[in-house]
Amino acid sequence: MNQEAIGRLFKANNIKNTKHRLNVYSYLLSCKQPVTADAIYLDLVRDSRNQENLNQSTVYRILDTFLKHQMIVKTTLGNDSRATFEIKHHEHRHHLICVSCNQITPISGCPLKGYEKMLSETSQFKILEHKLEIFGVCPKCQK
Amino acid sequence: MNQEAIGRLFKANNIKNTKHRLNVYSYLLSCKQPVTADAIYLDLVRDSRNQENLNQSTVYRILDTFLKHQMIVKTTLGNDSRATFEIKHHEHRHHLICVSCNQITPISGCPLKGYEKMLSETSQFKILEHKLEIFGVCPKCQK
DNA sequence: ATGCAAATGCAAATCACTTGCATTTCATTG
DNA sequence: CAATGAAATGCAAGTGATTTGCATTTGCAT
Repeated sequence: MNQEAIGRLFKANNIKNTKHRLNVYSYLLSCKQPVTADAIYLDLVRDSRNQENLNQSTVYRILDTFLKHQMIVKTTLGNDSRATFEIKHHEHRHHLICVSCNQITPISGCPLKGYEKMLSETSQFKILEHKLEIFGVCPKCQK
Repeated sequence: MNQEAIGRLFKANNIKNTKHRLNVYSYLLSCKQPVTADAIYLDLVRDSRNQENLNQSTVYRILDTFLKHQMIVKTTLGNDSRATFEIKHHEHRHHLICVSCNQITPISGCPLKGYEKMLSETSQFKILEHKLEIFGVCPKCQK
């Protein structure tokens, strides 16, 4: 996804196309796993292309905006007190997290397809979504 | 579970039997859903039986002790930034969260029993645990 | 180019929790 | 049953993540 495409996405969501927003969105696109607001901030200020100053609050506000427009997903993983963010992909996914090296592996397929239907009948809740994370030790770390 | 039984539980875990610990543990026993440290604190100080002063840090420290001894479970639910705590039941549980009124309902049974075994074979991960939360609208809020 | 709402920078505030330290309490021992 | 020492608590200050108020800057529709 290039700069223009991102600009069009912003326009489609009716939010202004600013350089910080572009940088944050591009950065998120480049991430293969969820990242913290702090990581985004630090990597962007470190980045030479981004000479102009960027503020932590700006990052938080940008993430809030993206969230409001459902362009990204926010999660709190494991016992970490910080939230993590990632681009919202169409296909809904779960992750397998290695408790030793923190590597995150996406899992294909969702084991809860049939279950939610059943649950909505027994609980009378209208089920909207779910969050599932699985923790374990990856092959490398088992050695 | 009465006061003596709780006292025995403390002794079994080799921790001192103090009135605050007793109050916190009893309170958790009485809760049908996970509660925040703040809720525990506020309810206990409001409680007339608990004339003596109780401090927020004491609550946090007591919860830490219970956690260390695996007497309770800690989770961060939904988008709330606060952790919640509940008595550790033998059977592992998940929760159904109403996105409208935030009420939390425990679900009995876990839909991932067989799945994890399969996943450990296909992924080569050694699966340790998982976190599952389901979001929806409760019967009351649907009206 | 211009105007104005929206976005940003900065500093201070807030929220959930943690820590240091002086004091109190519990439970073992004499 | 009192003494004793370790563990628990109260209080106040500290921390880390996130939010907010407000003055200034920027994007974009005119």
